[in-house]
Amino acid sequence: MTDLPPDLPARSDAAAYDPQSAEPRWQRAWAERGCFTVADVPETDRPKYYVLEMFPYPSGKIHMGHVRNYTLGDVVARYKRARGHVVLHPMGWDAFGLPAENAARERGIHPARWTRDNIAAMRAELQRMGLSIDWRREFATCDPAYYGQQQKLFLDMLRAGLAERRESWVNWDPVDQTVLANEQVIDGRGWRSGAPVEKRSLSQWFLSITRYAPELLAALDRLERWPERVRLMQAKWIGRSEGARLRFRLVTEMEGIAEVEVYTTRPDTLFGMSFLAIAPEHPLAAAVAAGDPAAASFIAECRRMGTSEAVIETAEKRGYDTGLRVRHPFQREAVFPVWIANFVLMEYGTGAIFGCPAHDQRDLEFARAYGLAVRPVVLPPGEAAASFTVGTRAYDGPGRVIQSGFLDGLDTAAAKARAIDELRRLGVGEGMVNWRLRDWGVSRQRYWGCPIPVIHCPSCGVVPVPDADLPVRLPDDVTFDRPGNPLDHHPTWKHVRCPRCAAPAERETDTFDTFVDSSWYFARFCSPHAAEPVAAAAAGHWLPVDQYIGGIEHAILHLLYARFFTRAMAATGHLAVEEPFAGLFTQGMVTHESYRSADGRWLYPEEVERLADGSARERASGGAVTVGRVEAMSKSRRNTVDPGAIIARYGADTARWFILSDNPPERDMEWTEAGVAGAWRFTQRVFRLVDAIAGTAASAPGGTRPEGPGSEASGPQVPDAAAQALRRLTHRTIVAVTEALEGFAFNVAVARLHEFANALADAERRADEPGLPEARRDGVALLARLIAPMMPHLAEEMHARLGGGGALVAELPWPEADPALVAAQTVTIAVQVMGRLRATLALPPGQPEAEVIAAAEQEPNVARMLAGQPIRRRIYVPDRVVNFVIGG
RNA sequence: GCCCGCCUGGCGGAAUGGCAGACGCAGCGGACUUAAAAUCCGCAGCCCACAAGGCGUGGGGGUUCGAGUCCCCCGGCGGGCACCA
Repeated sequence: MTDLPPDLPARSDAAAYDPQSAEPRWQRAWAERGCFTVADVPETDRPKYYVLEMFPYPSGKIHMGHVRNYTLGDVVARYKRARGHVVLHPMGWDAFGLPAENAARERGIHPARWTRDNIAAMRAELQRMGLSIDWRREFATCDPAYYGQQQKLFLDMLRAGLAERRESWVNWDPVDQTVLANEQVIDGRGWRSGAPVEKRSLSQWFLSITRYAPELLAALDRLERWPERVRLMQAKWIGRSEGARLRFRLVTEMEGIAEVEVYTTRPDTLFGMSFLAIAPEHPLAAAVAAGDPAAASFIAECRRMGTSEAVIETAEKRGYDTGLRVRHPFQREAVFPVWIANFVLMEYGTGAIFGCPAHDQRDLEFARAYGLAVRPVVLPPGEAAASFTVGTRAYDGPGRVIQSGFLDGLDTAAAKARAIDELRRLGVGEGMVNWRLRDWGVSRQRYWGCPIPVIHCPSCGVVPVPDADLPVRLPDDVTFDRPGNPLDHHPTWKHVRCPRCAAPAERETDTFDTFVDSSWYFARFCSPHAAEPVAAAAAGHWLPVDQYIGGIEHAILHLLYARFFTRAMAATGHLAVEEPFAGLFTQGMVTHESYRSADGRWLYPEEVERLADGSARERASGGAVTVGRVEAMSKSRRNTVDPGAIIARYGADTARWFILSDNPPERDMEWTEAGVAGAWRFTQRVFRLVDAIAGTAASAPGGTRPEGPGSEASGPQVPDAAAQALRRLTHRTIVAVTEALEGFAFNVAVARLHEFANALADAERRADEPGLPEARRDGVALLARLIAPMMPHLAEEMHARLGGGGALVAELPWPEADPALVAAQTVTIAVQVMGRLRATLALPPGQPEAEVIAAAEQEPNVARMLAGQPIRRRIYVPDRVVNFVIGG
């Protein structure tokens, strides 16, 4: 019997609150009253507030991460609304992407159908959560109405010179016939096909994000409501560095190449050079390879190495001596070998470096491997030139320059400047700022994405699709029975006439990276049905987003792309703001214990039963279960909890409450059965507070006042002391919850509301004290309103039962605290001797210092400690602490 | 390797430089019940039989009348980035 899973407590108590009937009822009430709908341009002088959570990919089911994300956003939205803001809180779908194509390939479902079904299912789940969303604004990025406007944006960017087509190296999967992102290449093989990945040069579309690199970096300082670490990650990603660009002249030309350009941040170490190294993809390497099979095979080997982290990490430094020599810019007579090296990146700087082994660790390892010279030219502070040597560790810190001709004696900073001056004087180089950030390649060889709206004409070249022909729609009749891009295989779709010369031409068959779709959706939400990408008046009113909430995993790419897009849209006249997100909050993950059966199968939490002794066993078989680590919920470990099942069992409010109460929202939270159960108990407990009042009011209208003795509490005897104390707590709770919500300290707000509910329940048992029933009734009414951002349905139910007066809580302003009631009536002053607590004093606030100190000295414990000791100092912090410093 | 963050009872956590551990979870005791569930009341950092006291916020040092909080060093855990020239 006791082995049965615990049933819903509600079933055993007829009077209990039933969220399954109440929650949908209030959701309908909000919808009917249009509580959460706002105009594109509201006619009001109330301040605007735009709350946005990162929109979901429609995978088919919401997960706990969504529940957390949207609960956090909804608390903010409901709170801000109550504080008098007109709140924009929309929802949409990041609906393009590979999983839909995979479903098509594996199960024969059309991507559009699969996506639409998933959206319908997830919309229902989100609506069941009771989110205060303006659903009239909903759209999916796979709507032609959305992606058509995106095509318009792209064409404007193309015209503005912000988009261009160029060759670039990509990871090519020869079996799937598609480009792979770096993270899709595992040990040099395609993640799906397992085929060895090749580096190929393809013609791709790029957006010129690098043009905004300085601005994207500088503006980070002004994003004060962004987490510091996100700004830091972006700054590092953008990667500004200062150095010099210089050209090394080849002793003998090679296929018309006479010099090699190098970027360095250490021009001060130029005299420590011992070789020059170029990337395997460098044009000079190709020129060498043309006449040198050994070089060609070395380059091919590097290419096979792939770009995956594991390979790079374990790869030793390897190189190939081309036999070519370059001259040193400062020492005409000195020549150095040119190597092709596997650790030089074509994508960074100029694809070539000068090697200074004494002061760069990689160069040192390379030099040791191939017996190249190691010449120290920077002397660390405190070292003597005669004795300083470099062993296995390069010295890359600052110091004094030695063995460097005209740079001798300068410190490294001065030497950098001096070296750059000299390079410029000689006409072989100059100072240069370099950026790590690369332009954004947006071409994907996929079907389920936004078509890139251009036409390739044999005679006119790249021709934009005319505005009148937008949107370029995806064809529905595609097949997924062979590898490669279905758009490319389609019998007719790509064959069109050139808009310029009417000759037969071909559509671009690549589609956009889905990061493009999510780079401007926040702007589209302001005017989701506009005939242009964004309506100026609406965007002008709502943007920037005041509070954006999402996962840290988007700290770099999505947020940086959106920041870039905002600027590019401003440059093309679509937007007038600089930054899309004024405030950013990054939530932690939802985690859960993981379970394994004796034979090593992963088990879902609902298949496992925890026993009182802390062990666990399988429900079905009774078999032993190993409880594993608490980690991020993932399908592969089966440590997931289905929000739909939780809501069906406990209701949305309980799920919301638990998710908010567990810990601060920026940290990872652990989902536990005991935790939700506790939240469920609280939900019921709060409801019973109302129930008790309804009963009291009916049986004793106006409240009887028996003449019983007042509180036996010490202090001045006030007849209604208990009622007054409850009223003071009520108003202090308003202040505390308000502060907690403002600071995203939702777990603290929950704690304060727990305390308040405890006090109200306590008051229930003392109904005969004067004024207490009234104070309790007022308190419960306020509890409903304070709880509303977190548990909106329960709040409405309570409010209505207390005689809500026709208004919904969702329509009420946030409660105001009465300052007179908030002010403390007594304060507890800590009395310390030598900084250690010896007593406390309960006094009215604001007592004169002398009296407080005198009272403190009277305390027996204090008096004993002070006896026979000279008092050196008496520290007094008003209403807080007294500290006696004693002894000689 | 570099950068960032974190470390407080059995657990999640709270605490403008001023009573450490609020609140919750788990636990223990009691009431109610034939019994259980639910509910309600109470206990609860460690040492000490009680009191008094002592020890306690990863470890060590420092600043201060007073440090979980500020500074320095060390350790552990987590995250991000990475042949970036």
